[in-house]
Amino acid sequence: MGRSPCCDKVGLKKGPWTPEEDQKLLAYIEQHGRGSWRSLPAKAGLQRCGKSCRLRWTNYLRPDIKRGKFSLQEEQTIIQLHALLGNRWSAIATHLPKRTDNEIKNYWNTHLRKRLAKMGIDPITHKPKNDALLSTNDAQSKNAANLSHMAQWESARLEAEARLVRESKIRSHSIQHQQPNPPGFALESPTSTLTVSENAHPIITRIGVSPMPMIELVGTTSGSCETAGIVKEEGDQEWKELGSSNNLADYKEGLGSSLS
DNA sequence: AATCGGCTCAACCGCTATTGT
DNA sequence: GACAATAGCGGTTGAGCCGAT
Repeated sequence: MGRSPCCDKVGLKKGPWTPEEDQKLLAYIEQHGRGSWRSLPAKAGLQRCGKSCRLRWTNYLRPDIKRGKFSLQEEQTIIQLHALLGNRWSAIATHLPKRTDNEIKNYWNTHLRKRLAKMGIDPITHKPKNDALLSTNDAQSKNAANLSHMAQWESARLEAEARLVRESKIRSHSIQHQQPNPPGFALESPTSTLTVSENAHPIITRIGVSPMPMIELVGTTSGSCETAGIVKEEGDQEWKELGSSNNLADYKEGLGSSLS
């Protein structure tokens, strides 16, 4: 794996961006799109490395960024997702579409982590720091167990989603050329559309306990990552259980208490 | 008014993952 | 398959701000 020489190159500027630099970067991207970050600085007339340009764009200049104070709902979402995902800021950011991973990371480190610590909650494990309390408190114990189950589920979801995206890329290429109306169907999610082939039984789990934004566990029985579990397919009114996880009932039952 | 210390957040650094040749 | 180039991620840093003294 090669390492990009980046800003070590002589003559490249570092440090805070000036309004003129921002303007140049914005103007270039508006006109030409993102393209290759490597070649962008020279084309845009910037004395910056591509990495610096990318960071400036994704964390500050992008037009779809919401800036300013985090709402209570956003805070709760971050805490809940951090309990599920740990320090996977980019994954957390996908559930807060207008916030950047850097902003969420900063907010966690400067506000939320300290607040949890003050409340006597370990910001890493999201468990009460006092283990004695835990052992005498069934609800807390159950909640911690549920979070652990949820973490496993979310990991499985991420794997499945990555795989499906890869598959759908390959499939969409062949579909474009061979099948105007392909069998199978598309799954719409807040962040992406996934195409599932007809021979793959879909597993779509939507966890949407207010104010938690909707999270979907998506998998297929045809893949290596069989995330069978609670299923609610398009049009269904009721949750259905698939698979054999012993923890499903606890997990499902715990959703209300741990997420609401 | 000056100084100090804590806080915030934009930006950088070093690394891994992915993609291309 | 090996290697290089590039993109992206998470941890860390440091300049600037602000309140306390």
